[in-house]
Amino acid sequence: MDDLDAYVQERKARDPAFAKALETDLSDFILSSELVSLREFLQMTQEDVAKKMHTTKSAVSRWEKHGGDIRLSTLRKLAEAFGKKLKIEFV
Amino acid sequence: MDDLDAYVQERKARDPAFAKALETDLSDFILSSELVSLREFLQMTQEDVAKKMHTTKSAVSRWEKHGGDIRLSTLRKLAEAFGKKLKIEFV
DNA sequence: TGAAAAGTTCACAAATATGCTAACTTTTTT
DNA sequence: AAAAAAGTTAGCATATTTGTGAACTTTTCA
Repeated sequence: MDDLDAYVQERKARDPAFAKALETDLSDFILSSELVSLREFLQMTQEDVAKKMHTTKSAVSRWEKHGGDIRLSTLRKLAEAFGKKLKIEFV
Repeated sequence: MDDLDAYVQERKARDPAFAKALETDLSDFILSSELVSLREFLQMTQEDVAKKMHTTKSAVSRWEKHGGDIRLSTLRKLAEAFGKKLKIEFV
């Protein structure tokens, strides 16, 4: 087992979302983690985001952790809470 | 009334989606019309798209005409049916 | 012009996201 | 170490999207 295998093995044990992502589509995982890093970069708490979206921190946590599916309108509200615009492309 | 006003006036009468878009957010409208032009550019029928997505042409028509809200997973399936990848950015 | 293909609309059932609250765990701060 | 803040999870109610088939309208084409 080489280094990469070892890393994957270790991270799968540590990070359930990562483990799941390996089995399915990566995109949800990527989106979720992007939400987290953008929020942290902006130094906002989940509650900060929630208030701007007129919802609760539970919901924000859910989008960040359990990604899954999400509506475009929700994604737009998230973007707005971050002071950004949502850009969508078929590429 | 100048030329632009005249055009808007005329198109509002002709195109309900356009009329509605003027009152609200443009993004849904833009997405819908993009779906149409991309599909037509690829010379696909709604049924072609539907089959690739394992759904019906009714659904495709609905996304194209009544835009409204749509799930990310649906958007991904649409992209895939077009042979494209969905790209999402906060910009 | 008439038939076939393509697109639209409707109505209903089913699946699923979201809103919300409360309890809980983890992290940060004092 | 204790308190406060931040984040997570679960469960339920509600709202909304999606699947689907049928009837209908519009467009295309022979």
